[in-house]
Amino acid sequence: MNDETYTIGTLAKAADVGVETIRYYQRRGLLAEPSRHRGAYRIYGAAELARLRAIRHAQQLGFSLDEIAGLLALNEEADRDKARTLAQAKIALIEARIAQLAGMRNALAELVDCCRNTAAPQPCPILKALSG
Amino acid sequence: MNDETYTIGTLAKAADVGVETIRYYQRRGLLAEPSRHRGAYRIYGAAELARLRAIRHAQQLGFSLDEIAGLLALNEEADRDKARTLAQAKIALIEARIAQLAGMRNALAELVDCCRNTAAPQPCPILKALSG
DNA sequence: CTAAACTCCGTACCCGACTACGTAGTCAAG
DNA sequence: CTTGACTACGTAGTCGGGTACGGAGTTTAG
Repeated sequence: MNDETYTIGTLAKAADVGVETIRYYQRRGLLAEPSRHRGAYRIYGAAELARLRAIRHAQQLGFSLDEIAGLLALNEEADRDKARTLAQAKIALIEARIAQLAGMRNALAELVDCCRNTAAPQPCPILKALSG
Repeated sequence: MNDETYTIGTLAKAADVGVETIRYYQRRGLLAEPSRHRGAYRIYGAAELARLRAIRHAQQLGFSLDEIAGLLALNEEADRDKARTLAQAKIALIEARIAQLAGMRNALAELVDCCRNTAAPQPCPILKALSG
């Protein structure tokens, strides 16, 4: 085994994922079924390693595995508009989620402030906000 | 049945949750088992409705059902510090998540900008960033 | 040659918060 | 008194992204 081919275990180490994850990606259709050594063990090359890293990268950008499958099926030259549209839609979703989280944070921060500015015989504003 | 008591169905409507959700909350210990009409149907009052609304409110603030169970077990006067500590910890988690999402959004926005500033024969920067 | 390490496969399980299903029992209106 | 809506219960399924298990076959190092 030279440094251009991998078994599932060495590929998993190289891409920093689990062996089961690679099998899972194959079941999901994210990774093509590779050739086999005498019909038994899977053999991978540099292309599969790059693809695994691409999947991880896209995940960090916020795409789901289904979306990644779609993205990786696009042509780098012909499908520029599609890719940009998908990325922009994802940005909008991320921003909506950020706005929602910011609202939660502000509401909580206000309750905490309020709690700090009142003293013991009065009920805690945080708990009171929930029950009343 | 006057307007102070509910069956599980009318309570569900009043709190805008599903019937199964109420049974689920009882299994989870978030809602006490109510008394029964002749040992069969559950009977609820205004207190249960308030508690259901409190649970939904706390969920909107970002707490999990386990955390809500803890919060609702606190005493409004004696446990102010505990409640404030929990709220502050939740704020920290929310802010961390916001920061992570902001990073994703910025990375994606940069790729989209880059894609818009180059033309067709070159590969799409978004797709290229994934595969290479 | 043997023992350890690796790989094969299918299936089941994990998280959280529900939601759905099926079969029986119960209740209110007409 | 019947019919239809509601309720009871336990169990299983949903979503996404994996992780774990177990028994068999394969490969590699010593």
